Amino acid sequence: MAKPKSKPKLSTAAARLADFPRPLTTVDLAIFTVREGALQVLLVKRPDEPGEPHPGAWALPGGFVDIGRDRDLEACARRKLKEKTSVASPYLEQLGSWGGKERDPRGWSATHVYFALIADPGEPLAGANAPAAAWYPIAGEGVKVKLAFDHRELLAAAVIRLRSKVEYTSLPVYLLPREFTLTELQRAFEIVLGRPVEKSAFRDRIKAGDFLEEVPRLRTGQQRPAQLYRVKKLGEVVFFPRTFSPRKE
Amino acid sequence: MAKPKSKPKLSTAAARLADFPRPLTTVDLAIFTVREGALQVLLVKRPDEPGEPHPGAWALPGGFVDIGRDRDLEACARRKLKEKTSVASPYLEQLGSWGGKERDPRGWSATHVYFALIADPGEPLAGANAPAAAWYPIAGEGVKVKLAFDHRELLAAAVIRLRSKVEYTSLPVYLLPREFTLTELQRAFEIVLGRPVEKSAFRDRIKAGDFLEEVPRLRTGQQRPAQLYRVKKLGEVVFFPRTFSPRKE
DNA sequence: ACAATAGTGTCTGTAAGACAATATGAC
DNA sequence: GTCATATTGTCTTACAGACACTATTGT
Repeated sequence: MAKPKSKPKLSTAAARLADFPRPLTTVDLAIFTVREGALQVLLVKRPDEPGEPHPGAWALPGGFVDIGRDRDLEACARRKLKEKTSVASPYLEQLGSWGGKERDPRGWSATHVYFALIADPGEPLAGANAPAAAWYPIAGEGVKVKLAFDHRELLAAAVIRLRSKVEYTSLPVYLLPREFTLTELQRAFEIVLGRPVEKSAFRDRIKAGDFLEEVPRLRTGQQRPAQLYRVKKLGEVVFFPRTFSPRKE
Repeated sequence: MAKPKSKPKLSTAAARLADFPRPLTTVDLAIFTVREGALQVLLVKRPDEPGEPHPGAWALPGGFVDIGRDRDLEACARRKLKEKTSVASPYLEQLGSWGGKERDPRGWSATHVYFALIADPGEPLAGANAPAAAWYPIAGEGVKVKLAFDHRELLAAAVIRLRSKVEYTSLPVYLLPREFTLTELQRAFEIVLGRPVEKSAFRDRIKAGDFLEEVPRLRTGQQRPAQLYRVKKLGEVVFFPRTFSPRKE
């Protein structure tokens, strides 16, 4: 077992490590829900303090990774989600990462972006020391307000990914409360996709997916009551064998 | 507009920035090709020097982001791809990022993982000062050798993503040389998916996708010559309306 | 002619698209 | 009963799965 690794130069690993200045590292979140008949995303106002980039601008919630508190990236994302919504999301997925010289005036930075789906929690809880937060409806692939950093791009990617996955997965169940009717679920699909969905095909598809169970309760209103359902296993996502409407185009 | 954020402490932006030690930041690559009838991935040997983690172990090619040279993460990935293969990949996609306290003994680290598809370039070019590199066939969701860091997990994610996308996209064209026959393309699909694909359905699907064009040349052999094709627009990826074989399971 | 692979055709099954029909509770 | 919505059914279409058939070259 010869170990011919005798290089008494300064090219040790430690020396080479020091050669690489480290980028700033953050985690950002695109938190979606369905509110008031629209797909909406949670935004926070950037602090208005000296030295802060984009003071007062709206941005995706997020912030620096705290290597003392965050065991890993997902834990960091969950922590920030909790801070912003006080709600544990049943669905959290990594979207990707964006990094570069230009995206933050404070220097080369990389952000790890997650997207979460939650049931409408009502007005954004102005958490204890949380900054101002608000729900914004998605229009096209973004929101009407200008966003800080490259968050317009991050949000667009999140919206595209969400729409794309909704074509062939059961994701929208996590935009609704624990219990819902099939019609409400269909509405959630339609709201995200931005187009109507065939009722009969929709129901066949959901039933075939076999991821919902009836709860012994009905939603009553001015008309025939509807069966309430809920997902069997929280967090589960079912893939459908085809996308919705491969129509001509 | 009351702004009760009067905390004349050292909580300026600059001070807060300093509060966050920065994680190590790297980019890793899963570079796939089809060689010798198998899906293979390019691995490199970790340096055998003192202080280097996992000396001599196989790993995905990658390394630290160089914030002086790399304009952004993708540029960094392309640079490393070029260094390892001297080949410009027609297909490079971000897979995701992994970060945490435990994955690198040198400290809290985050890696941005890309995967690339290239045509078989032959034996890995032992680049000038490049470390030893080798193609390893994929078995299951990984390779037979032990990998450094959490690269086993990263590779598994890459393989899963590749297989999944091959079910409903034209990705395998980028595992082949510029020109190929439909049978060769079908073989590439089968090799990645690990199961046979119906010839007739396959050809219908490819033709319907309309992303290939005939080149005025035939592949000759011991039998009936076959038409050669190539992708119309390099880098283009077509999504099929259904996945392959939604068979019973 | 024969081997071997290229390429096409035919039949079937599944699930979506379109749209109609029926069911049920509030009033 | 009427209204409004829930739920089911019927018919058509698109495309994959299975498998057979035809085409074209080298030998």
